Formats: sequence, C-alpha cells, structure tokens
Amino acid sequence: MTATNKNQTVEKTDQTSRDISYNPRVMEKKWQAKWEADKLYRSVIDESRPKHYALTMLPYPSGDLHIGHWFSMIPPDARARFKRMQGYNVLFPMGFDAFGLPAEGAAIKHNIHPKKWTYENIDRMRTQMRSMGAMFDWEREAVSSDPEYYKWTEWFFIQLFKHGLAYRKKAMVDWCPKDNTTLAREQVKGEERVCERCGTPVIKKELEQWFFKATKYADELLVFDEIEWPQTVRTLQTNWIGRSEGASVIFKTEQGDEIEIFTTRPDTLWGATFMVMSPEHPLVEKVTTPEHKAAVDEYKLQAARQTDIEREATDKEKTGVFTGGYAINPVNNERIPIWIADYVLMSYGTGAIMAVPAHDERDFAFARKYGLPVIPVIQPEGAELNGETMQAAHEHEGVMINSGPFNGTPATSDKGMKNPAIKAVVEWLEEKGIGKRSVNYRYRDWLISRQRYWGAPIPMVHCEIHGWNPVPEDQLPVLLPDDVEWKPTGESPLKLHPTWKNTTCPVCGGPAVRETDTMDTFMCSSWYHLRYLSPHYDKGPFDEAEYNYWMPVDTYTGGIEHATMHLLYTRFFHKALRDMGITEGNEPMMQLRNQGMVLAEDHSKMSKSRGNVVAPDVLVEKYGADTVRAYIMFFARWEMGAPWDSKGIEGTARWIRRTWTLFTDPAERSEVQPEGQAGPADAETLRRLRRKVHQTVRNVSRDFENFEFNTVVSGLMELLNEMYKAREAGASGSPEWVEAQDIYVRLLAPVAPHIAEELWTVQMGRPYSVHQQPWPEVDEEAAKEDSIEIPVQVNGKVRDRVIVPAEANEEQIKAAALASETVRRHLEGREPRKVIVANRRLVNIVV
RNA sequence: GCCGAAGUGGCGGAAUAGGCAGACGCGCACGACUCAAAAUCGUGUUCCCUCCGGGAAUGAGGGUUCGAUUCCCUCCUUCGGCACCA
Repeated sequence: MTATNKNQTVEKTDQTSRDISYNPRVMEKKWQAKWEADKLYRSVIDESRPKHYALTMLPYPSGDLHIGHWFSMIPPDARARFKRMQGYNVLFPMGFDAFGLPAEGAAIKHNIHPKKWTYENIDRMRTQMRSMGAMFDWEREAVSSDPEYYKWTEWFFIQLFKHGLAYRKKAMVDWCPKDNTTLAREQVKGEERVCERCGTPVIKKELEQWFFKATKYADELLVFDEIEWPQTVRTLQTNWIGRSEGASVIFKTEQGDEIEIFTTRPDTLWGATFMVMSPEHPLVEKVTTPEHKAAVDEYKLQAARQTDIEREATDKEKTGVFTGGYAINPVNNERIPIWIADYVLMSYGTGAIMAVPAHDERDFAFARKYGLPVIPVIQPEGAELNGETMQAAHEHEGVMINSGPFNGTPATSDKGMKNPAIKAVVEWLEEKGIGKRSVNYRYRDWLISRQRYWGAPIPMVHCEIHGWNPVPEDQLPVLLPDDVEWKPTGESPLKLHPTWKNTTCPVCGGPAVRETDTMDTFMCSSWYHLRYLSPHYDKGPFDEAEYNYWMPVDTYTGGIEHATMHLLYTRFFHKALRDMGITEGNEPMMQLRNQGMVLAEDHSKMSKSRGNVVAPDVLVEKYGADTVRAYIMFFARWEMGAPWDSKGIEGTARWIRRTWTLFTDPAERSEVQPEGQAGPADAETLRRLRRKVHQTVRNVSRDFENFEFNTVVSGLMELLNEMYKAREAGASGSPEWVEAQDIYVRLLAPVAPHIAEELWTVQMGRPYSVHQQPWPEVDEEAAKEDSIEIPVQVNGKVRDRVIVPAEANEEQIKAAALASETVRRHLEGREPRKVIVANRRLVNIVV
C-alpha cells in the first residue's frame, strides 16, 4: 500500500519535470520510418520457414481512405502479424483495383482525365494507408491500370480466347438514347429507369459482346471440398449457380420452326396446355400473326423497360399476350397456343417454357387469368384433380394420368433422375428422339465487354476477311491512348479516337480495326493475387519461383458482398488457368473469411452524398493509429460489422493510455529485482497474475486464429486491469510481474504495433524489434484454475454457487451441491428426482 | 420477389460443445483529487416488485430438452447480393 502510494507521488512530480506523456503522433511516425528503412516487412522467399499468404481484397481508389477500408485491412493486418510472430514467413501485399467507372464519371463531371484522377487518388490513399502502421510489403504493390499490369490482363484474355473460352455473342445493355451510351445498372435511376445524367428513359439495346465460358466450370464450381470457405458463401455460390436436372424437349411451331424448352418436370409434358416465350425470343416475330402484332410489339416494349428482378418477382401479377401462333406438343401432338410473358427470361434456360398449369404455380396463375385449359397429369393419392375446379397447382407426388404410355407410373417429389416418373419419361424421350436428359444452370457465361474507356483494352483485332484475331503477344500491351476527348454525351472515347482503332490484321496484314470495348474490371481482380508475387516481372504474368513458394493464398479476407461475383469469377479464372497449364491446384484461395460492413452512426450506409463518411485521418490525428486500430478491432464483431460509434473510441484510447502509464511509470522496473527488493505481493497474488497472463495467451491466440478480433482486445483489457490490481498488491519487480509485462507487450504488438515497439525497445530495453519476437507459449499448468465455481440449479433455476477443487469429480460436485444450505431451502424437503451434473460445469436438481 | 445473414441492457458487444445471460467497453450516476474544470482514480449501473427476499427477460409466437441466446417450425424487422458500382 505504502509502496504504491509512493510510486504515484513520484509519477506525479516526474510528469511535470520529464515529458513521458503518451504522444502517438511523434512516436508512430518515428517507428514507421524506421520499419520502412529496415525493410522490416519485406517478404522474400525463405524455404526454411513455412509460408503464409494473407490476402485482403484490394481497394478501388475512390478518393480518400474511409473507415471501412480500415475495418477491412487492420484486423487482417493484425492477424498477419500474429502469424508472423508464430514463425510463418508472411506475405501481406496491397494494391489498387484502379480501372473502373467512377474515374469516367469524374472525367465527365470535373473535366479531369481518368488516369490523372485515379493516380492522384492512389497517391493520397497510399499515404493514408501508411499511417495505419500495417505490414504491407509495398515493394509488391500492384496497380491494375499500370501498363505492366494490364499487359498481362490482356495476355490472359488471349489465352482464354486461344483455348476456346472467349467468344462473341449478342447481349442486351441498358442504353441511353440521348447520350448515345451504355449505362451501368448503377447509372439507371428510379422505378422509371431513367439515365442518371439526362433523365431520359433508358432502353435496352442488343450489342455483340465478348463472353467467357464460365458455365463450362459450373459443376466444378459447386465443389468446395478443398477449401475452407464459410458455409454461407458456399450456399450463396451454390444457389447462384443454380443447377437443375431435367430434360430439353423440342417443340415445333406450326410453320415447322423448332422451339427448344428446358423442363425440370418432363413427367408433366402431357399436361402442357400452352407455351410461353420470352418477349425477346428470336422466334416471337415469326410466330406472331398479323392481328396480334400490335399487342405483341406493345408488350415487348413494356417488358424491355423492366429489370430482370422485377420481371421474375413471384408476387407480381403475371401478364402476357397471345401471339396468335401455335406449337405442337411432341409427346401427344396436341396443338397448343404460344404466348409471350415477361416472367420468362431470355437469359435463363432457352427463353421458352412449356406451361403445365395443373402442376406449376406460376403457370396455374397465368392459365386462370387468361382462361387457358388446365389438364392434371399427376393424380395425388386419395383425391381426384379436376382441371376446371382445382384451386391451386399440385406440385408434388402422385400417379401419372392422361399421359399415354405412362399412365399409372408413380411420381415422387424427388428432383431429377431420382424420380422414377422423370427417369422413365426422359429415357422414352431420348428413345423417340424428341428430347434428352439435360442439366440447366442459372449461372450464365461471364459478359466481359464494357463500352468504356477506363479499362484494360480487349486485345482483339477485326479484319473484314479474317474476322477476329488476337493481337500478337509480342505487341502487348495494347496501350490505352491518353489523348482522348471526353465528350459529355457520347460513346466511349476509344470509339471516337481518330486513329487508335486503326491497325493491321495479324493474319493478312491488311487494314483492320481494334476492339474498342474494354474489359470488365472483375477481370483485373481475378488474378491480382498472382501479380503481387512479382509485380514488375516482364517474362510472364508472374515469376514461377514466387508462385511455387507462395501460392495458394492461405487466408483471403474481404466483404461478403463479393460472394457470388468476384469470388466466383476468381475461382473460375484459376480453374481455366489450371487447364491451360498456367497455374496449379484446383483453387486459388484456401481459407476465406468475410467481414461485415461499417454503417454510419444513424445505421444507414456511409456515402459521400449522405455526408456521413467517417474519416480515419481525423481520428489518427486525435488519438494515434494504435488507438484507431484497436478500436476498429474492438467496436464490432468483425464478421458482422456494425454502425459506427464515435464515442466508444474514448474507451480504447483510455486503455492505450493506461497501458502507456503502467509501463512508463518511473518507478517501474522491467527487470526482475533482487530478493527483498521486489514488491510485497503474496504468493496468491502472483499465482493469480500468472494464471491470468497464460489464460490470456490462450484466449488471444485462439481468437486471432478464429478472426475474433473484438475479444482479442477485450482480453488484453482484462489482462491490463489484472496487472493494475497486481501492482496495487505489490507485484512489481517479481519474476511473475516481468513475465506479465513481457507477454503483454508481445500480445499487444499485432494490435498496436507502434506503442508495443516503443514499450518493448525503449521502455523495457529489449532487443528491436518486438515484431520479430516469437509469440508467447501458454504454460498450461499456470493457466489452470485451483478451484471452480459450480452453479447449482433447482428445476432449472440457479439457486446457489458452490466452490469445489478444480479436480473434483462428479460425485464430489453432486455432494457439494446437495450440501448447500440455500439449495436445501429451495428443495423444501422434496426428494430430488434426478440430479444432473453437466460436464463439471453445472448441477441441476430436478424435483 | 428470390438467395444469404443478423436481431441480447440506454449503446457496441460477450457467453468458442445445449449448461451461471450481460465479460470488455461506451454512456450515465455518485464519490475522491481540484479554487474550479479537464484528465485520472474508485463505486454502482438489465428491468420489475412487497428490495437481507423474489419475479421477468436474449425480435414475436410455438416446439424438443432436466436445462435453449444456442437446435427445430411459423412470423416480423434490419442488412448484404441479384450478373455494367467495386
């Protein structure tokens, strides 16, 4: 007691004479400069150590670094540091996904070249990132809009083309007829679907565009055996791919044109009473009779104004119009009317369906609305369906009726060939040559063409005679011209450039034109993890030696919003490269973890236009990077995200300052004091301290491993509180105390690297750098509790707690519980019917 | 609409094998220090009641279990994605 009081007095007087106050601004800059000068975070191949490739999704250079960037980068940085201290050779690179739409928006709005805007943003963000004190290896930085990068994006396109994985096909785009330009979904505003710039109603336009055959890998993309990805992402990807088994069947129009349909229910073919085609189906015009043409054209126009999401909505009233045309059902030669309806999409299946109203809910609603016939072909057990009177479709099992040769065949509710009715019908269809077994996917091939300037050029050349050919590889990269004009309204500047697109045919040398579309930026981000391996390598997309050492990525972190787009694209890309012999293994990223989103304080999304963006720079200036880092890790569950809370940071700042105060107390000794000169703490205090220290090592290690960063920080806070108590009790100077300090600073190092370095190297005089120290080991013996407190319930309600020795067995625990005064009172003399001792954690007495 | 996730004190969150609900922190209240304030330190803080004791409570309702924040079903709300934002 006296010793502590004295210490506090000393501290007080000293604080006025010597400046030992916590000053992160100076200290953090000092260490950042030293670490950089020493290349402390440079990752080089080292065969003697296990490697760990920690990858975090690279940002788009949108302007300033916001708090969301910190949230996505700092916890993975802390974990990478933890892995490094555990002995791994860690690669933790950073770069910029620098092509994209916003640069063009800025170009048009502020009359600044997209390149200038992008690179200025990169400069600013790079500086801001350096203030984080993260262990990014900047020598491996990759920027996707650098020619040395996109040269290889182009090269990959050519490889995909050469292997038959890139092809051209017509596809719809949203088009502003006034600005004469393609619009991104984001640029189409409101339910009226108007152009964001000029307010003109958007139309759909069909353009020839480049696709990658991602669907070739659909089945393989459904396999997750080799990777440890969250179940939710696997489910999202599985549903996104949307594999369904069934049959494709050819119907014929009365004119003899074939209409292919896909159905998951070939067992209901005899119940098809009409067909529905997508309004965009190529045969619509041909089957439409003159008297229906006006209505059909009108309907097509209206359908084109809606999004697929609106068209597919199941709660929406179904609409459609009759074309006047008829098709022949190949299984029974029935003549059935052909309708068009917007709920049939050209992008799913074949763009045409057979409608079986008796057994499909949507078809049923449609048939009832338009008075089309309903013929039941699956009879449920114990009921007789009547097409005239039934109130809803019967979508489940029964026995086939009205189905010619198949009457009496049982149909189960199983999907695909497991269903005996489906199996029988499909085999019969194949025998008759009317249809065949078929698998359909919701997943579509990847449309990569963008009618834009600021993207990687598609390295293809078109010649009147020889068609499309790739630019010879020795002529890569096809550079984006800088001298482009930004017409505020109009097409991509590449198309308008006077000379750029003119070139020669690689086959005949005759005049030819370049592709003026550029690539989807997801193409750039599908392989950036490979470019980090050797960002300046010029003999290939990456250096094989680096690849062999570092790949695959061990942990990949990023937002859940990428589950079905980027994360599927990059898996597809890797598999395609594997089949071309460029990469190895089936998967690029072994472990995936997703962080949640930081919302604004009012629980809305942060956005510049709302003006509710939290700027980390201001916080760093006020509290220092260590505090911001710790708070980022502490304020929310990382995998969940949360609304920002600007007040909460005070608590973390207090914790960092308390850490500082404890270690910089002038009376503090970081060396074990000789016998008799250490504090007067008793053995129990010191044992408690050691127990807390080693329990914290265990918990913090486990939480880092599991990406549970908030409890890493709360665990450290608890330990610090315990250390303050121990010091109060006179632990200072004891071996236990010095061990506690030593371990505390090591555990702190990944969270708050600057203060940890300062305390370790300067205050404690340990060898530089704390970031090269090994992670502390748990002393299991020290972490063990002497006694445990067991709650005792009577009928499921906690009535008392009994303390038993840690090694007590179930019988002893039971006896202790029954001996409790309070428990006996609650038993009120009743005999226990059952006493449950749960895992030596709780006793429940049932009466 | 479809697919996915989440709902716990005034707030962020904890409870890591179905076993003590509320760790840690914010905020708030009271106290110490101070001429005063800030900072710091200490104590308290889910709600309710008849307050040395008891009851209720983890979005709502139901189910399984000796026991449910945790598992199952229905519903509600919020968030993410829906293929040209990245």
